[in-house]
Amino acid sequence: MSDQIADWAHERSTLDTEPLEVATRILRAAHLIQARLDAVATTHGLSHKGDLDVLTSLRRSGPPYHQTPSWLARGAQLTTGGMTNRLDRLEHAGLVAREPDPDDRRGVFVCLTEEGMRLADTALEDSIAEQRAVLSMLNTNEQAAAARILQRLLIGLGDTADPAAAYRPRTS
Amino acid sequence: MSDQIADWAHERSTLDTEPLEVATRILRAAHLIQARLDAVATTHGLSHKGDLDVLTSLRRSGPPYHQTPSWLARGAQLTTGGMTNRLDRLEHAGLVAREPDPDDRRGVFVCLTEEGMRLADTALEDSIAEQRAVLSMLNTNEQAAAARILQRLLIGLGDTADPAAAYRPRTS
DNA sequence: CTAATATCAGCGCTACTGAGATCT
DNA sequence: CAGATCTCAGTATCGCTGATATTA
Repeated sequence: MSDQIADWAHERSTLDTEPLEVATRILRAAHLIQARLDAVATTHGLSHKGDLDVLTSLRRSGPPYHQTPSWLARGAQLTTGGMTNRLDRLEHAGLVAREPDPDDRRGVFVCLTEEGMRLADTALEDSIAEQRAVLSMLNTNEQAAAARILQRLLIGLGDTADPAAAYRPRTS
Repeated sequence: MSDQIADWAHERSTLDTEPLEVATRILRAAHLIQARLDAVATTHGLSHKGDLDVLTSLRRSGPPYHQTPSWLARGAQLTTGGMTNRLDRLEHAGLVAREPDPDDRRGVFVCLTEEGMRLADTALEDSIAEQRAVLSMLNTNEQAAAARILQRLLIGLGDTADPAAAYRPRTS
């Protein structure tokens, strides 16, 4: 099946080696997929890898295209401090703007600027194309199975921003 | 199915949103799995995240438990320069030793020390337990399907250290 | 008062790049 | 000479932690 597993099974045959496969392959695949998506971001002038994710998150969140830093941080699996850094860069680049939340004076809304919206739209299409290219390596059944299994895995891992929950944490 | 996808489908309904799911879920899952494995490494006194991977790679490679930096770099998806940094730390910690390759005076063998071997053994068992805990969130069929699908995906992604090829690049 | 939000400064980790030395 | 191996110095990125101000 796999030389890696086989070698290790030979080395420590008393251990059940089968569970090793899935976790390590997820890590490897993530590494390779991330590299492709980073290349897309670079194409659109975003030298900082995670910045595009913020723009596309805002774009996907729908009108009025603004969210709080905390909400964005959860979606990006970052601390709010880390998100502050990203937002500083994006604001400085004129792609997002910070506006006060009228209902909670502690809060801030991060809004897409016109330029940010344009960039999000074009870059997101490229990003989707890239992801489709990755997925084209699997047939339709495999894609569906992978989507379902990964969702179950994410729930089990306690993903706080799991697709099934990510888009309905407190809205303000 | 998923609020994230549904929201986006509503935003840009002309785009086929289905491929979005798998890639993003792989990235999320990888993030959460990596955090768990980093915690295992920390338990064993390895503050630097990737260092344990080097020890376990050497352990799994079997007798005589030595490999070249290039080989290790490929397995870790790193440049050789990055691997040099890891090896410096591990050598300083007394967990590996560098020895000249008698057959190629450009080359170096990275060897597990006794202490490195001990640590690799104990930490690897914990790491496997952790990975098994992750996998326990899936049933047997799902585990098998995930392993197969991910391997196909890795091959498609051109994983240079794919399990099917990683353990038979040049031996010296 | 406790909890939540956002920011900021300081810190540490990580890996990459490009150059160079050595050797095949 | 081209190509491979490894190392090194310099650089950049990135996110976290902990403290702070503000507000609920």
